[in-house]
Amino acid sequence: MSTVAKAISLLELLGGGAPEAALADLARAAGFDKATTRRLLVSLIAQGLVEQDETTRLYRLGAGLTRLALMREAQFPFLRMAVPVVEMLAAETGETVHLSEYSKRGLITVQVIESAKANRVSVQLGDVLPMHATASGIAFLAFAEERIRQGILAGPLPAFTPFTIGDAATLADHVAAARARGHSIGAQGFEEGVMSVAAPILGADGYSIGAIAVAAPRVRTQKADIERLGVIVTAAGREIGERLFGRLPGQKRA
Amino acid sequence: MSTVAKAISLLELLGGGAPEAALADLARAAGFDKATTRRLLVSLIAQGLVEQDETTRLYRLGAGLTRLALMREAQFPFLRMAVPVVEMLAAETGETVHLSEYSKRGLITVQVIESAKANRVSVQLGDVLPMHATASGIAFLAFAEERIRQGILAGPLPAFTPFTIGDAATLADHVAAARARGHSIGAQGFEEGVMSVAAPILGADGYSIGAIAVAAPRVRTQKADIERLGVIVTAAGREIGERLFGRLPGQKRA
DNA sequence: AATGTGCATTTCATTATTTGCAACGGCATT
DNA sequence: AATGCCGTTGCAAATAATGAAATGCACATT
Repeated sequence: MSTVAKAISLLELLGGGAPEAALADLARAAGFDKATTRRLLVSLIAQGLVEQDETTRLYRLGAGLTRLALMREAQFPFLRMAVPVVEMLAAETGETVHLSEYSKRGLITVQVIESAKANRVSVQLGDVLPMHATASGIAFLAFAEERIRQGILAGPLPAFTPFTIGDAATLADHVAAARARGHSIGAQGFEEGVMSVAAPILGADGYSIGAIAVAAPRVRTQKADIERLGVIVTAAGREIGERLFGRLPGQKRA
Repeated sequence: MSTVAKAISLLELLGGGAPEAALADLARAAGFDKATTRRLLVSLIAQGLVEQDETTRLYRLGAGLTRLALMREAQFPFLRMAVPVVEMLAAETGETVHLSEYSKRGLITVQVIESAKANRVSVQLGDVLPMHATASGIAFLAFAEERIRQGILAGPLPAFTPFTIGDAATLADHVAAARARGHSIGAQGFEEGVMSVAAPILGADGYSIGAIAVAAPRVRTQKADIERLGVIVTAAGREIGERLFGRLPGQKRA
């Protein structure tokens, strides 16, 4: 395990649990020696990615992370382009809408607008969605680079509910169906009682870079609703791609 | 130089220049060997902090950074609490307003609302503001922990304009005046022709954690304007602190 | 006040990772 | 065909990371 991997796993731990963590707890959770853990944290602090409370000695994520994320957004304005579309979709459907972006680890939820209804689906910002168990993931895979799709089909497919797709063949079928349809339909694969409809967001090269999804409680989703949502979600996904890269296919990021 | 410091310096380089960079350019800019640079990048890619274009082989910042920043925001909702106040202040003043957060390297600009006027001040999101040369920095220092203030006074004070405060004694005077007033007044210390008024945002322990500032072209700022702005900026800064930590002093982050 | 416990921090010899050189193969230009 | 540039890989040398143990600190208990 490389040193940078260790350092970043500490960031993940700091981000995952309580807002602040003690050295001993971090070391235990990460499986590193206390001394090692501390030296990694010191390095991260010097770079502004971690902060330490002067008095309690507790560690927390630092503002340097916000800075890096803002610099990225300045270079590739995914949120700036997508947010208005997500808002429109949320207003049009009245259900929870979430937006995600591809990362090595899965689809990262980068924006959520929750339905105003009492019975609604809740997704956490920053959550990583598994490719095989969510509508977003399947919509993504349907238009993803071959290499990525194969990687998921070949890898493990852990079950999150009794409805999670567990074998590669079925998953491949769902992906193919989503590709034909232009959007995917997720039925309780990640969370019970939740139906989702998702569409890919395509990059300049025509391959997926993310997904947009509408999620609603199962009780509120009739077949006709699903079909109606499918159409407008697909349009929303395409709209985001066009805002990001222009209407001309094959064009590169500015 | 620790390995993590090297890796993070690559992230800074990727964020600083063009949206995408080639290996050779990165290695040259960072001063690392080509092989070293590549291995660091591979580690960062495995963690999702960097992405590589499959065909062009160019590197760019990855979505994992957004994820970490979102997790931080979930733990410490600085933007969520501050943005409405910034918006109100922008509406009330009609000038550019920007919000910054303390980091080891300086004050990080985390939100900006630009004035609608044609002649307006422009600040970049993610920019790092020098403590000694900006109204925000001096407002921050006025209520910062003693150790941080001393560090700045002892350190170098590079000049950005002919108006930048260059010696520690003058800087200390300005900081003391800001402390007495509750807000700072910046006169072209960072950019010529720009006047700013800034107030600190105080943490649970009463020390600064950031700053909020109004920036306007010098031609539009009479003495009376400055005084008026000072009052409302100070109130905005206090409002943000209260939203974050509640009105009770000495209370810790949830 | 003294003792004990749990924590963060520092030290240092050992270990293992990181490093940089150099060589290779691909690709485009000359 | 030759040249130059780039990304990638192998390998011995150099350096940074490691973990056990010691130290110091603060707080709680006796």
